[in-house]
Amino acid sequence: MQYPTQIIKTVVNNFKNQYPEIEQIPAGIEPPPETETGDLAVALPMRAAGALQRSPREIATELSEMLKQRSELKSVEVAGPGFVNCTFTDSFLLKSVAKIIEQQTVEFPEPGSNKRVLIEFVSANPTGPLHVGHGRGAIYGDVLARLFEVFGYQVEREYYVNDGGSQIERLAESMLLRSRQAEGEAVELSEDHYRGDYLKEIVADSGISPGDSIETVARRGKEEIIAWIFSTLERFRINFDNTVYESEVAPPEAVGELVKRLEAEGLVRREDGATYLSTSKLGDDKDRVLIRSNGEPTYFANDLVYHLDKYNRGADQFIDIWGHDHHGYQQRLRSGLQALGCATERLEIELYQLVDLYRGGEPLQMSTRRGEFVTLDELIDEVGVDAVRFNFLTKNHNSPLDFDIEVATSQSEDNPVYYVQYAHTRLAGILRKADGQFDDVEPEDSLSEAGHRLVFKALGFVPFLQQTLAGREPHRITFWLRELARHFHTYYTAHRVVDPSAPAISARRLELVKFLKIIFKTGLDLLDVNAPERM
RNA sequence: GCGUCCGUAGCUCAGUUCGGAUAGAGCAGCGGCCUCCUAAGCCGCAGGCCGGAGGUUCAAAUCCUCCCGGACGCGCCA
Repeated sequence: MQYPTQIIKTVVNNFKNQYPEIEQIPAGIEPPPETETGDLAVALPMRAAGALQRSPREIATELSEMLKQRSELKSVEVAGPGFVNCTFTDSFLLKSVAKIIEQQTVEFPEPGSNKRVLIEFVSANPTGPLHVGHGRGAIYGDVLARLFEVFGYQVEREYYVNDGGSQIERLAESMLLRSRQAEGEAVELSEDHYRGDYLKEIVADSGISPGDSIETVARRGKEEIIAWIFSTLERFRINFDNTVYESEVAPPEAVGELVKRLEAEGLVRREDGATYLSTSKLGDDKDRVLIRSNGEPTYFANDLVYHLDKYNRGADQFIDIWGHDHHGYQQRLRSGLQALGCATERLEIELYQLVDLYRGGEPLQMSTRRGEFVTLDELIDEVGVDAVRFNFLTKNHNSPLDFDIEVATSQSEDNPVYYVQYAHTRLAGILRKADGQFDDVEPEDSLSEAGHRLVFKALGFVPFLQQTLAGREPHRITFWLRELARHFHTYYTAHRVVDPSAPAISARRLELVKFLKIIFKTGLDLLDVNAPERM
């Protein structure tokens, strides 16, 4: 199936092929301003004027002659300084609509053709519950994964559990102190401990007593918290294909082998009893410690082993999704992987900015260590899964997100997610009302101007999603759905669909309704937000 | 100091990849619209030196340089 944008693009490319000097210039296919009547505008003539040494309008006229050959186009006009405005015929749009209704689904091209993509995200440390910031990264990763999937990629979602290192020791110490407190002993947790109340419950529930060994307590604590994290994620409709434990993938002997391998490359040096990788030779600011002077491997060393494991398992593309506070770590990891001979161009690191939480305008400081945070569970309790998923994608992932809990809950009635869901509900309501009574009526074969605009907008969904995937910007989906919902709500107010006195028009409009319902459902599915039949 | 990101309407933000026509939404404000498929909706009004200054060009919120303001990072933490 050919979407409208693709048809214009094909012609413009044919045009460009006649003139090698403009082959590299982007076509500039975009929506015209609303005051213009066209579906799409082409800005190429103005961009090409310099290279072709001709006036933009002259080029535009030549291009418009080529576009006029296409039977799908009703009108092609040169406008303004050298735009070409194109409008599609109703019959072409309606043919696409009929096809989608017949298939009951939107057709996606499959540029992925089963290429394998491994997306690692969330990967929160098992020292406390997920907080709101983790939720943002979780949604970003999950919807990005869904986008890859619809375009034919084979996606694996992976969670890396950092269940080693000093943080786990500190977790166990914190739990032991809590268990002593529970028995009435007057001991205090220090700055370095995890001081959230949740540890009291975990200690009580898992029967930890002061006499237990640190290893036992660490194991019990990790298990409890990991289970908790995954149950929260499941509530949030996020499931992983792989869970990789640092303790399993990066045992001491694996780190030893890693060091040997890097030593053979001549990239290892020792200083003050520590083992360094010479990452500064590979673009990093300075060399990085692999093995500390106390013999313990660093997080970095383990992480290299883990990434090496990923490469060994194989994928065409690896995507790591990190909080922006880790941005300074990127170069270190890339340099390390380069030292190991990994194809670093296959690794993509996407950073998301953290969430600043407010309650009634007052900022809330978040720290797992101090135990001050709003958990993702609490947020879901207050706001609901659909609203949280949707709202976390109402801002570009590399801008910080201000989230005011009071506003989010108090405004729950005019939350953007309901605006979109309501559009779907209205569509469902119309179909209930019609109840098949126009099924045998031949629909009118033309569209009103408003209907034309609405259909054209909706047919742009798949090409739009392709751009969204290419830019790794799933948040655009929520904006696009709001726009389509706005177009539809306007249309709905002005056009009565079910009208027994005008059966041909009703039949035509019902086709539009069926079509739009599929588009909304597809979009909401992509976000894994409910598409309700009634609200 | 160096690095990454952000700065657009009173507030929260799209738009910056890939430069296009008069810069868009939502919320808050003001005024209208339900004998009719759900008013969780629609229509209208008002609201802008796109942080600032230069530069590139037919054209800059978008590209380049510098500056100002904010967040984060720069460990033998993870």
